[in-house]
Amino acid sequence: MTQDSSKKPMDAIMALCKRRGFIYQASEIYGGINGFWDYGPMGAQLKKNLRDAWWQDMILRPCWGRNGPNGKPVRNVGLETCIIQHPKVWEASGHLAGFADPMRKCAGCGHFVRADQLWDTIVTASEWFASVIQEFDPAPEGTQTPRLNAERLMKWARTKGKRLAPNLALVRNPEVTLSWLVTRVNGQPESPPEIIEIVRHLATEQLNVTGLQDPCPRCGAVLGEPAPFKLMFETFAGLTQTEDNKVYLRPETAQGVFVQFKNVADTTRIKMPFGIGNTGRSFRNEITPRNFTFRSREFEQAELEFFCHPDESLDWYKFWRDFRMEWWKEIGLAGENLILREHEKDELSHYSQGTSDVEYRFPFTSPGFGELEGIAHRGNYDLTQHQKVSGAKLDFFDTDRGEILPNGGKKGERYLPHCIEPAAGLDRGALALICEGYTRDDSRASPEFLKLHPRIAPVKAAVFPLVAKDGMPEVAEKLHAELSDKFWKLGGVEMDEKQSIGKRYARMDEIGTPFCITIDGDTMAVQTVTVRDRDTATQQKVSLDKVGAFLSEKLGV
RNA sequence: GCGGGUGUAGCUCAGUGGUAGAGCGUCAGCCUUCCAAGCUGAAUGUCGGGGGUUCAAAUCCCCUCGCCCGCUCCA
Repeated sequence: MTQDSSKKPMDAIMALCKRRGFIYQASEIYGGINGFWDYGPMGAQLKKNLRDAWWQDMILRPCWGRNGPNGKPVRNVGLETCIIQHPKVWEASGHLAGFADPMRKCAGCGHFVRADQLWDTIVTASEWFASVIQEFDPAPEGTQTPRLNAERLMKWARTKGKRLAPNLALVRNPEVTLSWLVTRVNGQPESPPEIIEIVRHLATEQLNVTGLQDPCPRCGAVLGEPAPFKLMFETFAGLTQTEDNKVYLRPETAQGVFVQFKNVADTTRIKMPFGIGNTGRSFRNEITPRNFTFRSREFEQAELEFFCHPDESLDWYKFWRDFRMEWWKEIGLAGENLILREHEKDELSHYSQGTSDVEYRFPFTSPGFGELEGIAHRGNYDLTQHQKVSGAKLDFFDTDRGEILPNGGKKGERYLPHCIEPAAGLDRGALALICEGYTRDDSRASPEFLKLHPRIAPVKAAVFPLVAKDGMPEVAEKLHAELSDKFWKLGGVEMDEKQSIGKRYARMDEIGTPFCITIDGDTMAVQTVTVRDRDTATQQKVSLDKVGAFLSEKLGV
């Protein structure tokens, strides 16, 4: 039973991350830079362990060697693609269009509105619009447009309007604003204004100077001109910073995989179904980077694009969804703070037959959850798009399918594979593991500690001489050398003889070291050491010459 | 982007116009036979940054940056 993460103070977790070298603010001595974080020595190792665990369990030995829904071992290969791709990649994927919606900024309250959804938003979601529309008299028989009632509008402007739409022209200067509107209505009785035109009038004070204006759905102030809202980072490949040389930092690693799908299929003898995994940095100009490292502008993803025959795709989708959930549990997020959430139909992309999120209840999202990984059924959307935009043929000739030929072989089938995409956020994963592991127990001598899974812990073990005399440091030194030789590839093995034993335990508890090995009087007499367990603070005796084997077993190697 | 809060040592924070502090941590020495123990000593500050007011600014004013919370946004 894990502790509810909402009870964990985020401040204390952030302080520990800084204090013990897990996470630092990027460019801190310059005042920091919004949306960017660095990892200290402990954090770098933790994140590497997480990335390695993913690579091992997804690429080197997919799904711990278990079979997929087709009854055969899961086959995945690795790939490493560039952060900067040909600009057309983002055109094909839809990011260029989708990431650059024209937005209009409100001059009054700073609110951003999507230009193409402005009127929809005003009619359905604007509080002041909902209020002011009631001040019109009902539309006369046979017409759509409600009738203007200047008196009621004037009253609204002086009462409710002041509260709901303080920056609306009608509220700021009702006489002038209304006079323009009345002039319009009376001037062209044969074509009464539609509702949109009326509302634009309400937002316009100096019609002859500015023309009709559009109001902010929130405060009524005049909206600025539509401007592209760029969520992709741009830079230039080439010395001249011209439009021709403009390139983008990738907002996701997946597209690199789709673009190289054909090469991988053609050059590795791998057979359908199979996955291609890619880890690496991605960049998004988040509107509001917040919540520590949760929403960073530079972040790392671990994505698998799993390709299969369309007929099998739903089975694979379910398989990956369930396995990824199991995987996060295995490395330490077992408990109520982790959920698998299947997207509702209306949340799905038009091409998707299913998407699930693995979500963690972070202290700062609690009682809600934040996304750790999304598992999406992408159909053949991406390959279709790249095929269309690049002109390359990306379909796959599957020799395991088709009718059986007289010679016993199969005829084969050509198709555009479907893709299941489990896409994990490594920084979010690292943060979740730290939050989940963070524990405070005031009854302990070392109240704060990180319950990290041994596979994830940056330091695997520490060796202490109980006291720095009587030959203990020498024995400890020797044991430390032996254990380092054996386990250095997994992470640190530390040795510490300074200060009291309690402080040394406490330090190791805070960085989540699962085992501390103490050389004591018994070591000198009967060749045993004391192994202390981080989570329970209990101790057990182990033979000096069995410590390596003991740790091997505990660390699962 | 708006609103609220906040920023002083590695961490937590005190310091409201007059010599920059405490606790913890860190480091060194002594002591110490299992849990941040004790003793002695030491190091560590652009008081987030810039400008202004003042004889004098961590403190007052303006601008700016970061972080946290609530909105908003989240392809």
